[in-house]
Amino acid sequence: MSRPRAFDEESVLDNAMNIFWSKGFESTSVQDLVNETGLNRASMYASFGDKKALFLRVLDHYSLKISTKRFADLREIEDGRKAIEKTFRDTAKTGCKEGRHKGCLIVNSGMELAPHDPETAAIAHQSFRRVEDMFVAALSRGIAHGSISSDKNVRALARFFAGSIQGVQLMSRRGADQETLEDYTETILAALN
Amino acid sequence: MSRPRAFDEESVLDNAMNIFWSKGFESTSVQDLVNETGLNRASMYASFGDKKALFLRVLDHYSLKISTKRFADLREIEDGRKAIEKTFRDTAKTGCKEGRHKGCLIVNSGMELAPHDPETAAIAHQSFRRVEDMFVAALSRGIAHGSISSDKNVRALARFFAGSIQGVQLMSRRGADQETLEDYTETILAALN
DNA sequence: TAAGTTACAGAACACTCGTTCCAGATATCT
DNA sequence: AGATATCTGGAACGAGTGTTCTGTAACTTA
Repeated sequence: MSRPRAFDEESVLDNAMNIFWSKGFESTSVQDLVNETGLNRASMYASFGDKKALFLRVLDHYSLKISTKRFADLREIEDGRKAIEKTFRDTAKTGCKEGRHKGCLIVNSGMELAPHDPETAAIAHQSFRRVEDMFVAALSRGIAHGSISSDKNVRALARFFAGSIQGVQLMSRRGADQETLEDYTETILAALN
Repeated sequence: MSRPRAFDEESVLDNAMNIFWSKGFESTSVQDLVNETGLNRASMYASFGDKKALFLRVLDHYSLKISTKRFADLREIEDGRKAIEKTFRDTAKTGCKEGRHKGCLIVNSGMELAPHDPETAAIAHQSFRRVEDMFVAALSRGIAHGSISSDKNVRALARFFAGSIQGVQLMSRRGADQETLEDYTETILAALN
């Protein structure tokens, strides 16, 4: 009946995500999005609504595609202690790769927008809760496995790890040097002892 | 010889600081600054240069006025352990006060601008180092005082605390609830045991 | 009191912002 | 092939951006 779309929504979201991730919401112009996605302005507004709506779609996309992958080990590695250790070390290592300095899109967006934008605040809050719960599960597995002492306050420790991994992402966005980041993460992990 | 200024530079910087602190660099317009400071556009450009130059002046102002005060206890309380504990608990408590959600201007600015602006990156980096060194000093006092075990890696622990206090400020800007923030800070402080 | 210097007030600038609109191209279905 | 639907390219919009300019007011010094 009608002309089909000439673009792949997935790859448009990927490209849009990368700009927002790198520059933040306000500093990313619609022109930037047009240039980077190759998508026409009109098509963009027709398919995604305005800039803010596209941004929220991108946050969701990030959550499904990037966040899920970043925390795959945390969920899947059987020994909870190893799961937590690998998660932190990988996050720190990735954050140090030159030229990145992007941190986590949701953490960045929460810092930039949460105080004045309830929608973003809700997404950031919910994301934090999900991460917190993943740490709870990993800690429980570690205790069951015997690699983590059972006299820990699991909820408090999970909140500590959830907060701390945001800290790691904050520092890697700010461009902290590798040595500092390593000292930071290793001391975080010492909370498991 | 000439007409004297009708404004107080200190209070202009205070007001400008509060807007930048609340909204960030990009989201703060020159019009916002004019409205809030009461200062005329022309006077503003004559006295401070452009928006970016004013912003850098504001970062410096913040550093001298707010940051210094925030870390006064950390430097001054004789028992290093108590100094660290009070610093974290006060920061968490302040961050929870309703209506604030501002976090730390330098942390916020580092997140927003550091990846694309070397000047801000340098300021954020230097600020981190100063805080790190303050924690080194406090830890040393605590060890000398006997309230902190002497078998600690002081530098690594200082980096951990410096990173973690950024994490506290990040979470309070994002509007984390008090209970989460308390669990977070108390677990951080457990690193002193 | 008059001259000289500087701050002030606000209009005006060029530009970019997010958004909308419209003509034309391009595909599918009958 | 023809009708139809929707996507595409690009111009255009008004509002807002950071910045500059011009004329006037205000104060100090001679």
